[in-house]
Amino acid sequence: MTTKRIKLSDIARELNVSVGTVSLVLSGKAKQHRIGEEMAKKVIAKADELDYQANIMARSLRTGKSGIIGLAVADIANPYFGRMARYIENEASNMGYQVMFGSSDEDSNKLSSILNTFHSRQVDGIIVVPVENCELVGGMSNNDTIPTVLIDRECNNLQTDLVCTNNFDGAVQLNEVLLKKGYKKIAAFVYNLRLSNFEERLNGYKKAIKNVEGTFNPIVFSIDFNNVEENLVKALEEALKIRCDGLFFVNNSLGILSLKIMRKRYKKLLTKIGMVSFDNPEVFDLSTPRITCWEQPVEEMSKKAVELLVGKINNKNEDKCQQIKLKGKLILRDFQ
Amino acid sequence: MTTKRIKLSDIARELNVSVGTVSLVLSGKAKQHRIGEEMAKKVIAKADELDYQANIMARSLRTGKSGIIGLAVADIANPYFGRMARYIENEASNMGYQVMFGSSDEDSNKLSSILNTFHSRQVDGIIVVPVENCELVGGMSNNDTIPTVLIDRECNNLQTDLVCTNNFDGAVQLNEVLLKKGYKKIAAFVYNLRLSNFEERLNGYKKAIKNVEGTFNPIVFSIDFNNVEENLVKALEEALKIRCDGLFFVNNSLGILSLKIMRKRYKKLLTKIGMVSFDNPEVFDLSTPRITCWEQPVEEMSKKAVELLVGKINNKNEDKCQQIKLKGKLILRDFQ
DNA sequence: AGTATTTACTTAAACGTTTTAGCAATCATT
DNA sequence: AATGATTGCTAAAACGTTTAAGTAAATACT
Repeated sequence: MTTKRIKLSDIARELNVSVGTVSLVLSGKAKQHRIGEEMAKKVIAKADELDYQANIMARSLRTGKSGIIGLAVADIANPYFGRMARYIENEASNMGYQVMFGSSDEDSNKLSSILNTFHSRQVDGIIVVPVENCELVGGMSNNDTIPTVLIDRECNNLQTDLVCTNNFDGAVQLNEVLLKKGYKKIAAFVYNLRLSNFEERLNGYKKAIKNVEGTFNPIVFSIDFNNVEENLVKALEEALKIRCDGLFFVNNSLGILSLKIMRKRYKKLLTKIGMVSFDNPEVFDLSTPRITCWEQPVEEMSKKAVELLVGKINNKNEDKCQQIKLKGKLILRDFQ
Repeated sequence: MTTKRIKLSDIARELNVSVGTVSLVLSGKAKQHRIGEEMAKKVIAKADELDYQANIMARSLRTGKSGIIGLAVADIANPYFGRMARYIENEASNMGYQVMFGSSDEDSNKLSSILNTFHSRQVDGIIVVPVENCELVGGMSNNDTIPTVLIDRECNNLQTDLVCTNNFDGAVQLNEVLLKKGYKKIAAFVYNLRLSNFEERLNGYKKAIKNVEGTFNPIVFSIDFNNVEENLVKALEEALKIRCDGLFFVNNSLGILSLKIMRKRYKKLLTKIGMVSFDNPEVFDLSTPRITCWEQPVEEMSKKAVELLVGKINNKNEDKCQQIKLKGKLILRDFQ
C-alpha cells in the first residue's frame, strides 16, 4: 500500500549513474556542470516516470534555505489580516516561497514563541505585525539574524524595514469629514495598546479637532484589549452621556463591535451620531448606518512587504533599511 | 554581526562531551538512556546560556517528521476560512504542530500544486477543503500516503476522514423559515461548482419546497464562479422579474454580494424580499436587512479536524476512517 | 576474588540532498 | 605522437540531527 518515497538514489540506481548526476540534472544545473543532453533527458524521464518529489528537508538542510516565509499577524481570523495573509501568500508563491503563519493576539509572549518557532524552522524571512513590547523582535534576532519586514505598524525604536500607511492623514481626514458635517464633539476609541499605528491615528484625531473653532479637548476612551466588549459598552455609554455626537474608531474591530452595541442599545440615536472608522470591512458597506472609513491598501502593502523581504533575503549585503508608507483612501458613506 | 547559529556540537565541544549525549539530554531522553543527572543539568544550562535552538530541518530529515500540518482552504481571505484557519492554528499549536497554508480558489490545479508542495515538504498531515475535481487529492497520495482529513465538504467518492456539517438540514430549515413566513416563491443561488456541501444544501432547498402546498418547481441560479458579480446581477434581475419573493444563498459570499447588489439596485424591494443564507458572517448581523442564516460550528469543526488528523498521524495502523457530521445552528433575524 | 549487572557515556551510521574536486575519455592542436 | 583543452561524468564530504549499538568503569552478587 504505502510505497516508498522515491529519492535521487532510486533514480540513480535504475539508470546506473551517480546520485550527483541526477541531482545536477533535476536542479537544472546540467549544462552548467557539463552533463550531456542525453543523460539529462534520461534522468528527467525517469524522474517523471517514478514521480520523484524532492525531499525539501534534506535540501534545506544542505542549502540552509527553507523556502518558507514566516508570517506573524495579530489574528488571521480578522478579515483585515486574512486579506493580508492572502495577498502575501500570492506574492510569496510567485516568488517561490511558502507561507507559515501564526497569530499573536497582540500578546508579546505568543509573538515571541511564534518567532522562535520560525527561527527554529529556519524560515528564510519573516513578515511580522509587531505587538506592544516588541523589543522581542529585536531580541529574537540576537544570535543570527533572519531578514525581517514589519508590516502595519512600527516597532518602538527599531529601525527595520517597514511597510505601513499614512495613519495620521487618515485620522485627520476622517475627523475632518465629521467636523465639516457639523458634528461638534467627537470621542476617539482605541485599545489600551501602545501601537504606533493607533497612536498616529490618535494624533491625527487630536490634530483635526485642534484646527477647528469652538474646539473641545480630546476625549479618548482606552479599551482594555482583554475585555473589549464590556469596556466598550461602558465607554459608549459614557460617551453618549457626555453628549458626544461623533465617534472615531481606530480600527475595524472597535468600529464593528461598537456598531453592534449601538444598534442593540441606542437604536434611536443611530441617526444622530456620526461614526467613522479605520479599515473597510465588508460590513461597513452594508450596515445601517453605512460607515465612512479609511481603507488601507492591503494588497499593495502585502505585495510590497514580500518584495522588500525577498530583496533582503537575496542581498544580505545591502543593509539599507527601507520604510515605506503607502497612502490609504477615504471611503465616504452616509451618516444617517 | 551575524553570529553563527549554535548547534549541538558547539555545546558538546564546550562541555567536552559527545554530541549524542547532548542530543539525548535536550530531547528529554536522558533518563531513558541513562544519562546522569549532573550531566543533564550541565547540558541544559549550557544550552540555555548559548541560546540553543534546534535545527528543525536536520531533525525532520532524521526523524521523518516535519511537525507541520498543511492546510488547503478555498481562500484564506474569506472570513469563514479565516476563522477556520485560526481555530486550526490554535489546536495544532496545542498539539505541537505548525500550520502552513495555501488557498486553492476552488481551482483543482492550484489545489494540486498546493498539495504537491505539502508533499515535498513532508508535512505530517493535511487538512483540505476539497474542490471540484478532487480525484487529485487521491492521486496525490498515490505514491506514499500522508494522513489527510477533509473539512467542510466531501470529495466525490473518496472514502476519507471527514468533518462537515448537516448541510441538508440547514437548507431545509432556512427554507422552511421563509415558507412559514409566507414567502411563496423561493429561488436558490449556487456556484457552478459540483461541491458536495452546495449540492446537499440545494437538495435541502428542494426538499423544503416540495413539502409545501401550492408548491413550485425549484428555481436554481447557477453562478459562474469565475465571473460572480456579473452573473449574480443578471440572476437577481431574472429572479425578480419572475416574481420570486424569497432568495436562498448557498454560502456567505453569494449572500453578501447579493445583499450588496440588492441594496444598490432594488432598494425598494428590500422590505418585500426574504433573504436567507448559509454561514454567519458579521455583516449579516449588522446589515439592513439583517440576514437569517445557518451558522456552521467552525470552531468545533476545526478542532475535530485537527484531533482526527493527529490521531491518524499517530496510529497509522487504525485504518478505520471517520466521517463526522456536526450540527449547525439556525440564526433567526428579521426579514424587512 | 571473580563474574554479572548496572551506570554513564561514546561512536558512528543514517536521513536525502547539494556541490566541490577530481578522473577518464575524447577531441583539438602542434 | 605528445600535449593541452574540453566533455561527461563520479566520488565523497557536508548540512545538524537522532539513535542503535558498543564500551569502559563502577557496583552488586556469589
